[in-house]
Amino acid sequence: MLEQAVLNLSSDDTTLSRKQVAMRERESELLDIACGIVAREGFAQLNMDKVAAASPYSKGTIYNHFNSKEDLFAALAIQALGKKIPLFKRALDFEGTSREKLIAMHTGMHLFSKLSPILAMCALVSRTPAVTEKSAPERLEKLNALEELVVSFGDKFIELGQRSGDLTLAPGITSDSIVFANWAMAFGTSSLVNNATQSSCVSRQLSTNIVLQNLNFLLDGMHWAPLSCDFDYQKTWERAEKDLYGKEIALLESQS
Amino acid sequence: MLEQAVLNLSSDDTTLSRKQVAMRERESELLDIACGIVAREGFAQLNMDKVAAASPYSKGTIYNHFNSKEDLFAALAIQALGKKIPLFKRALDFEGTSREKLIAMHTGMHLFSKLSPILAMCALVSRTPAVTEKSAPERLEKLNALEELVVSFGDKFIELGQRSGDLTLAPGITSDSIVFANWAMAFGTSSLVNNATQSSCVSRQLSTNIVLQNLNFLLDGMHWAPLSCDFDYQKTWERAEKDLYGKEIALLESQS
DNA sequence: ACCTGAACACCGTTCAAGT
DNA sequence: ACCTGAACACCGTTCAAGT
Repeated sequence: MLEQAVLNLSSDDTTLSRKQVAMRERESELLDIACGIVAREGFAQLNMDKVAAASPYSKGTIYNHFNSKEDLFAALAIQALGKKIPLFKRALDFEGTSREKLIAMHTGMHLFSKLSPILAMCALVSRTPAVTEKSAPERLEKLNALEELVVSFGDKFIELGQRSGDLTLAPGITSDSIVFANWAMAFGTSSLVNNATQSSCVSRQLSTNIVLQNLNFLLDGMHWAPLSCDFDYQKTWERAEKDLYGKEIALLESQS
Repeated sequence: MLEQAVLNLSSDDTTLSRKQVAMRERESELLDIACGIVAREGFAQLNMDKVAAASPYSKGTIYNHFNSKEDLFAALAIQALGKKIPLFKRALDFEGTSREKLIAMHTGMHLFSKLSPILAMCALVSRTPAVTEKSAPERLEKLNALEELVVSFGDKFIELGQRSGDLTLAPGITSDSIVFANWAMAFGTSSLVNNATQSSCVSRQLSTNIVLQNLNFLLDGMHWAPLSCDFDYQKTWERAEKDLYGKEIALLESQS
């Protein structure tokens, strides 16, 4: 219910006026246009004129949706999260141990950042002062609400781990600690893999599954059983790609 | 020697023309001015006019130093790294095991981000597409060279770990993997602690040493002895604050 | 050779007029 | 009530003139 409210996917869409629905559709249309411009010309080349010109609407209407350029970035970050969450959820039903489910979730996130690199980048950029200082407070609230939702999903993986006995929280460690550590590792790995490719310690490892490697360090450190020395999580990763995200993989391959 | 070249701290400063020295001094003067504006008004309020107005120089001269606003951010990131590296180095001589030295280094990084939050933020912002797309290639090269230097220091901690027998690299794990995992974790933790404070899983833990906690997960996962269950690394952290970074701590406390 | 600041250009943002 | 796009304003960037 929280989720429905946050995602605005509730079935009482019918109670929304036609205008509100149209508004939302147009917003996502504009976001797609913005993404296209970034894809073709880069982040630095995105501006509101181009968005307006590439859309059937005028500048004024654009500003009816986003009260600044930064607000547009925050909206893109929200769209990114909205697309990530369903991938996230799928991993809960992945066949395997609790740790395998969690790894499958990270597989999904990684796939997302390969499938929608621009949206994924927006999620990172939205945690940047220029954006947080200038986008609409309501927008940031929504972004935070969505992130809370992601955290609450993270909690579910941890519950599964605890219930199955695969994970025991050491004294002083809370569910929040575990979620945050996963988030921080995923965020850091993703930021650096995307924006620090010139660094030797990144480029020399491009062939290895760097995300899984970092994740295994982390989960081993949490004593989340089975440990990576006793289990082939690379297989889990590949299985998740095939079983959970086959459609997304096919899309990726059709693009290249 | 690599380091001297990169940091431009070589003793043949005397061979540099007076002009070059003046240029470098003025650049750091301008960077300090920019930091001051950000501190007082925020990132979004920084512009080149204000930098010029707050300095004894004209806009044209500012553009003699930085060929775009983004280039100025990259320069700030370089300044940040230049200030971090000495803190980094100090940790190599910290009294304790190899893991304690590494933790002490993270203590230093964390202190730096508390002592110079704006510079630390610039280091994060510099890994953002707007900046990488628009700053001068030579500037980015220098940034990368400095980061290589940091990586090479990271390697030294790992060498110490291996030589002492505290750390054994599992098959398929390289020194780069370990450095990258540390970097990613530090980067992610720092980004989120600074820019996602509204999130419940961050805010609920503000009282705990979240950086050390994440680091302990990671290092335990690497089997870097002694493990956190056998050793009180919070004490190490506090000892590093006192013994290695006492001066910086004093500065912090005098500010608040 | 370098510095200056007026001028320019781009683009974010607004708003009076239109529908 | 909402859309439009011309107008405005801010600010990044340049360059002719000055020293």
